[in-house]
Amino acid sequence: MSEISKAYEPQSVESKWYQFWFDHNCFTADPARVSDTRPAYSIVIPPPNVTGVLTLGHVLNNTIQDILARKARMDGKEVLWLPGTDHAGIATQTVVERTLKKSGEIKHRNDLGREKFLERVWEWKEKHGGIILQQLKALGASCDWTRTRFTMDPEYSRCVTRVFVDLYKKGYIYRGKRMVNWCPASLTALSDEEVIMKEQKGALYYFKVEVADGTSSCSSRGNEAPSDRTAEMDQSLLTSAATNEERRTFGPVIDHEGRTWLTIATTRPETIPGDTAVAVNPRDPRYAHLIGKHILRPLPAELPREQKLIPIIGDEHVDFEFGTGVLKVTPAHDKADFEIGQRHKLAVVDIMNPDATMNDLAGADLRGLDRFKARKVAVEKLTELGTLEKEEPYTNNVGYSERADVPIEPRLSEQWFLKYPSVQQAQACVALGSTGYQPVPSGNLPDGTGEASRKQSGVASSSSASSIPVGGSPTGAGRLPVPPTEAMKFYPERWAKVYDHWMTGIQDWCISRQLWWGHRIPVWYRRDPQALPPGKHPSNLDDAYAVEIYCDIEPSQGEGWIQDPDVLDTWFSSWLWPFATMGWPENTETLKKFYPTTDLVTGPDIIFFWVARMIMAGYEWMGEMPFRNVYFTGIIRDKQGRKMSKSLGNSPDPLDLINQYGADALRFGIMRSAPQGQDLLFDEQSVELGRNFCNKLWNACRFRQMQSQSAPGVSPGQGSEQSSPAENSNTSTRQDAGGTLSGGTLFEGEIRPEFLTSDDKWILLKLDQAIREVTDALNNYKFNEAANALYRFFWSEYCDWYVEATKAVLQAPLDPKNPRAAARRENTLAVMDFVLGNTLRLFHPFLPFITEELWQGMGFNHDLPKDQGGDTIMFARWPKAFDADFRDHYAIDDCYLERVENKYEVVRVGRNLRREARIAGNVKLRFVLKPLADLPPHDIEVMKLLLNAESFEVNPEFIAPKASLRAASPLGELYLPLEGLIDVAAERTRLEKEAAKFTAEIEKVVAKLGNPNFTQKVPQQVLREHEQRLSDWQSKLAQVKAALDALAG
RNA sequence: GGGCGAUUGGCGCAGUGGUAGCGCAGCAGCUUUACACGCUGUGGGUCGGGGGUUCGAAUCCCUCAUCGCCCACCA
Repeated sequence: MSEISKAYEPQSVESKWYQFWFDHNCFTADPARVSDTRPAYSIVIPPPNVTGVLTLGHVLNNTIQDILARKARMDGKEVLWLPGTDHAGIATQTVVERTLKKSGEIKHRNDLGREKFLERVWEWKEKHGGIILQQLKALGASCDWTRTRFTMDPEYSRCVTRVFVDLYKKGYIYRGKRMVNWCPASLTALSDEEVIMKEQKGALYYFKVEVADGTSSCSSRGNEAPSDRTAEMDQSLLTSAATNEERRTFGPVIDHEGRTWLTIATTRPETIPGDTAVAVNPRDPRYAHLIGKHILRPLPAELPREQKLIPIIGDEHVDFEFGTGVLKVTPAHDKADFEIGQRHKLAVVDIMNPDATMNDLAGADLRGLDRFKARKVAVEKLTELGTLEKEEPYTNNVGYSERADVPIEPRLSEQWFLKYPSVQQAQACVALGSTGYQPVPSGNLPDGTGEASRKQSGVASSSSASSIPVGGSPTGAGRLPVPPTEAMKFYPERWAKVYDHWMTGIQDWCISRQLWWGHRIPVWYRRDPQALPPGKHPSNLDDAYAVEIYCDIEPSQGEGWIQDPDVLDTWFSSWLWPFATMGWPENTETLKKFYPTTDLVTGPDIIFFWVARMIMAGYEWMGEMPFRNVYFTGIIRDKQGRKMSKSLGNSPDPLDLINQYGADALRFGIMRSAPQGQDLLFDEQSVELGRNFCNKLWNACRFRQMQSQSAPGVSPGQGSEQSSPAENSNTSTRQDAGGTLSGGTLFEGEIRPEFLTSDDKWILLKLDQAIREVTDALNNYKFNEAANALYRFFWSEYCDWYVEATKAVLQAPLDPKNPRAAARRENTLAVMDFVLGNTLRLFHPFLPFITEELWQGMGFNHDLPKDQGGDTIMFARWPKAFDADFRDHYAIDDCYLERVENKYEVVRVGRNLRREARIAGNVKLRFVLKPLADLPPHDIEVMKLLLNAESFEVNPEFIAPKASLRAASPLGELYLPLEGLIDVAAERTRLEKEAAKFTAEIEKVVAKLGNPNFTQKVPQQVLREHEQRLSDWQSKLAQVKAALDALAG
């Protein structure tokens, strides 16, 4: 028999078994196997970016998915875990462009041109893409790799096109010139979700402008002067709030020359050249009378006076508590200002280039400058002009491009927008905590008067009919609310609220991106060549030139049609993931069997980006929710609570951790410390803990293995089992790996009830409890609870107590004349095998590699049907809690819990005595127990062993010599006779301390029991527990008092 | 401004009405024939403050404080 290494070496085990599973098609899902008796379980991976590398976040997320998938397989389900990657538009394009620039090949992607550049991205994708999928394999992810999908696969792309066309024809998609979030670094529009607000320290600049009676031609229409009534009302308003001294300091100021001046506060003085009005609140008595007049815009300074005139308008949007109560209105560069501009029909003057440098309209001073440089120059200019009044430090929130990490620029541009479909169904299907089901009103049609229909009716849209996709038609008004049984559940539940809130205030989605890498928008335009200025080839489409629009699945082949240059937002493809990966729009077997998917596991940070949109897409095209349960993980942070990030360098490489500790260790460490939905502060120590745990498991099995090898004359009946032909594939792999378990020496012998010790029954009860706890925890997605239950059961209960206790049986000398001893030994091994076999299965979802190694290495797979653990632990049956028959047959009763734990308590008390006497653990001692009742010889043997005692005497008549240590225990008084070696004073102090503690506990319980309110109202169960507790403490106190007396006497 | 989390021994965290737990770190001892990635023992917490409900509160309610996140956003 080859030696088993003392420590578990994951490196030599993991890749071997992954390959084994892969070769045996353990991961592949077959819809044909789905049946009433073999239910389907499915999960789609949140597709990582194709450029991505594995992070701890992925580890957490995918370990959970793997646990769910492996557990489902053991439950006998047909499991589909569908993997793949996302093309990640901006991220990938940026990475490739940067690489090409670095190599000096290009300065800009324009150097290559669209076609060539895309070729290079594909090349790069083929070469480097999907590294992360390889890394997931190292983690043990049991995905069906034969179904790996990519969001730009040809079939997938066809789905995206189909969906776009479908939505366009239904009127959900429209094109419009709107304020969008513009990223000046990536030179593309972004959706609202891609903008993150950051607090930024800047300044609030106060500058004054002169009021002038301008021409009335450009004044805004119909702003009446405030009536007397309003003026009065506002006067009172002002006085009531007039405690604010400062506000009085603002207001129109008339200088000695009789000119009126207004002061304006702004954070963006560089946009002054784009101002086309100043606004005041019409209810603001300070300014209302000025509405309709004009002011002189200070910049660009070189303009003639008449071109500087902009109107003073009244708009309710203006908050007269803020700043000076006068707002400069820059419709081209601020979302709110744009809306004001719309209301008052103001001119829109765009003073910036796409890269956020200032253009000619910004004037001579600012032209060509970057926006932040321009801000400084504008301030200098205002100072020069003598109009800057003050500058105060100011902190405000600025929108940043999530990806490029630069402030976004609100910008007016022509983009494609989507009015979300199936909003109400999607909103209604998520169970909202205790409030339960929210019925929905009737259907969700885009309103017929909206921009969408106007745009479309104005163009000669091709009428070629596209087939309507599978699934329900969303345009059917009055669709029924989703019945409660089909509610989707969020874990933790609180995310349902967040989801609901977002769905309530949902805004149209800007889906076009000015990028190359992505799904090209399936829209073609035919332009009127006459309308195009000579030499101009607009990169961005402009309504003025387009006369016809064609949108369909098949590209337009006609003369003069040009395809829209933009691509779609990455999430416009990701939101189809649950069904586009399964063969939609065909109604495939896969879709029929595996959709809706069972669980989705993802981070709450993409609840809007992805989860909400997938739910809407699910209803729109499948007529059904995409998942039954959504589990939101926490976010992994570093020890200081900061998010993991590349720039901080605080993100450990999971592959390093796997190499160092093993994938199982990483999985277990992470799972043990990640409570449901709470953020997780990562500490490498948790992985160390995982490794230690694997090692413990390894050695516990090694111990079992050694029993078969070491005991002479053992296993008369098992020889044949041992030599039973091992399965060919296993045998070879097993022998190849050095230092791993070898030889299927294990038999799972029959457990004979008549030979079960109390310890055996105790561990079986504990196993039963662990099975229930772990199963329960997993059913409720409480992975850390499951991991903790496993840890406690295996380490504390099985290893620390049970295995140690069995040594009383296993180390007993084997006497040929006493066959009973041998039978007891066999029986103990059979119990161990039973417990270990169950334990390995309970552990498998968490620790797939080591459990497979032990399962096959120790021969647990022998004699099992091939599809139920015979081939691999992956398909072994999930352990079931014991039923009544099992308990009856083995005479397992809950009373063994207390009985055995009392015995272990005596051991603890004895170990304490040893320490009190300061006697090293390796010195054999004589203990005496004065029992309260008769004790079985086995129990005595166990106590002796666990106390490392020279002898353990049970003597009801024992009269302790004066020089003894004594302590109370549940089974009677325990003595450590020390023949005059003890320090009487110290011992007295210790006993008095004990007595005080017991007395205090007794007082607490007595007080409770003495309270009639308590005894009358409390449940019987609790009352009995308290009474029991009282008598336990009293018994202990009596023993300690006796000890004190003996010491005195 | 609105919403949501968190606050428990030195550190990181479990624990949703019934004797405060785990891991790490600390201390003392141990080459006890599975494991030093181990074993045994041990110190350390009035569960953020205050109030309330209850026979009983870390746990339920109210309130305050601190930290964090999300949404909205006033130049």
